[in-house]
Amino acid sequence: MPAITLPDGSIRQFDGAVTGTTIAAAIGPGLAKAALAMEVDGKLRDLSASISQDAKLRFITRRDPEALEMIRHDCAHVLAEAVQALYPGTQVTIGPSIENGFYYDFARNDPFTPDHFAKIEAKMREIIARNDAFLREEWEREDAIRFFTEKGERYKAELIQDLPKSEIISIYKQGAWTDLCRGPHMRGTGDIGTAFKLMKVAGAYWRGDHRNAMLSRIYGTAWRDQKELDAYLLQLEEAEKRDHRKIGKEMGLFHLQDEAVGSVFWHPKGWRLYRTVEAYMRRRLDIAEYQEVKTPQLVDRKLWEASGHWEKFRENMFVARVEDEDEKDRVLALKPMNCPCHVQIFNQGLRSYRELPLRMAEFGACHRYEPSGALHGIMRVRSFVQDDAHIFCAEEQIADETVRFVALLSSIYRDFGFTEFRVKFSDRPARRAGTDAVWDQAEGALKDACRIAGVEYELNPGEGAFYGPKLEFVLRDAIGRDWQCGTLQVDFVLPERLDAEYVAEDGARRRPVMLHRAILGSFERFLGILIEEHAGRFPLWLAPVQVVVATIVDEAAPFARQAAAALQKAGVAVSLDLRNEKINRKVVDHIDQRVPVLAVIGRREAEEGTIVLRRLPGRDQETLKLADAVALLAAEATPPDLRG
RNA sequence: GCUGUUGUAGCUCAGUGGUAGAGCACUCCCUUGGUAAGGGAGAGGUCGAGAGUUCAAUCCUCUCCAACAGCACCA
Repeated sequence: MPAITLPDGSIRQFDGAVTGTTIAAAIGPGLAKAALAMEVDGKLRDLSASISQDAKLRFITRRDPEALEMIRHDCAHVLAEAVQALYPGTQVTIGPSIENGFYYDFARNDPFTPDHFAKIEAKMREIIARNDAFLREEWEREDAIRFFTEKGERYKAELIQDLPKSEIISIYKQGAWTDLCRGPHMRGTGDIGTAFKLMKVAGAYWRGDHRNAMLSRIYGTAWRDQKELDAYLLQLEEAEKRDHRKIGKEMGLFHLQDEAVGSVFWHPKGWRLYRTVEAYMRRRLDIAEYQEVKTPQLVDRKLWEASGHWEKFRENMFVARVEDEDEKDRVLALKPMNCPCHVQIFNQGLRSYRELPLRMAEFGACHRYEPSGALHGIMRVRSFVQDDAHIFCAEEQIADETVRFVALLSSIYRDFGFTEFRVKFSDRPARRAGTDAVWDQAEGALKDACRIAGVEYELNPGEGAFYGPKLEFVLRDAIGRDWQCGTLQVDFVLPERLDAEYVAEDGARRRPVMLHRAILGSFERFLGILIEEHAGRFPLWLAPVQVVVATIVDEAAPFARQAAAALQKAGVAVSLDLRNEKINRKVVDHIDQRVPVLAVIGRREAEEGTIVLRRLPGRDQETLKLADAVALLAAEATPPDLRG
């Protein structure tokens, strides 16, 4: 006699086991029509599942967030059925819902291409129109394995084989098509609706392991209705317009070319942006009591052997030799990291505990041979500059330094316009240096430090650096990809390997702990993110060209030159537009170039000693005396850390 | 690195088995115009690289390079 408690607190009694379908019908025809699935005591279930005991129940309708996920999951099933109907011999594997959609991985000799989409989508619409019910069955493990093996579905058979013994093997049928699936599903394929679209194909390794076969993955997106789908597609288009590669080209910030794959050619405007960020960082680091250093690019293999890089990191390093016969056995490598060089500076002379924590900073240019498929605009390159620093400290200083670091990073991110970022805690990787005891110590110290600093993080198992666990500070780009920017890593290994030590209060020699840390991560990546965050329309202090002085007639040119010179003297990044073009044209061009302020000078202004300021892309104008305009713009262009 | 797609003028893109086209940008001329593209003329490309098929290849085939999407990688 189950008593069903509904979200409004009302209770309904039933004689014996009931299904969600029955309950919904008992409540009313509207709900019976709208209910797609249900949540029983917090667990999502098929509407057709039966309930035999007292339970709290909530129906899932199309408006609930769970419904969107189910639409996508069900859509993946329909995709799989469609594909197998059209392309016999294709094996199914897995097909989950993901953010904004779903995918399905297929095993097939000839991978799918976008040319297949139209046909597959049409078949999917057929299946949805048929509105077959999703029927759940629970099978014996051996039966299921036999069934899929006989069908030639060896990936499915393998999945079942590897399911934990406690797992119930559930099978879902839609019409004649059968799949292994945990569920739950909506009532039938018709509940999916028609607001879906196949988006792209990609290779994906079976079980995410590059040693396994590559499957053919089809991505799709699915929504409640056409309006939502259209909105999503529009949002994608808008996001593409923010792409830093596109904006970098349009604004003339940088370029990339084949002769220097993975390295950035910074153009004058891009480099000005870079320098603005660098100068800002330098001021922040000075105040935070970092000491800036500069260390060599090319370093002998011997140091990389000692640090462990030669063993753990060699395939990512650029190695250099010279032609000279006497020197031919000498192997140098371009530094992929700055840490070993910083230890060399630390190791000059005898250090005292009084010098700790010693914060050594470097805008260090690093080279790493990244896999070709990993390169991405200026966000993932082979040559980049880190805002790197290593804090040499005693173990008991780790927490305090972490607190200070997180505060510094947060303040800096805020100044750049990033108010939200995520933190991941990456612990010991499979390929690592140092004993388990040392890793226990390092991970424990970092966790304690996070607790004290009040940092909330998500776990990212096995992704730490080879020498220590790390915190990753993650920012998101325009199309929703996550990028690690800041990082804080606790390292007990390198000081040991490179024999760093200091004299403690009691006169004994001790090993310092090294905290590897970066805030921007790399200038290249951070600037890429920054461009996308602002869509190239930077706050004034960051804009590479802050003001353009544009003339209306040639005779205004002398005063325009004078105005530009005054702005330049006041520290404003200004450029002149004296072209033989109408002012309309100049306005359009500078809006395109994302110039924040246009200063217009015509005959009248030249005579009166004024300029007209227009904030692009807006239309409002204000007329000011030149001196006032200069003072105003100079104040506005002041970096946030230098404001009064 | 793997799978798929793409590579034509500085940029964005069209196009064809018979050695290429548009718009914008660029150069020159006219125009001095008051806040979202003034007018005219001109110049510019071994169609990513190499090999093959063909009487003939930018187009078809193969290899390589690069970019893009995803996977894997990511200190």
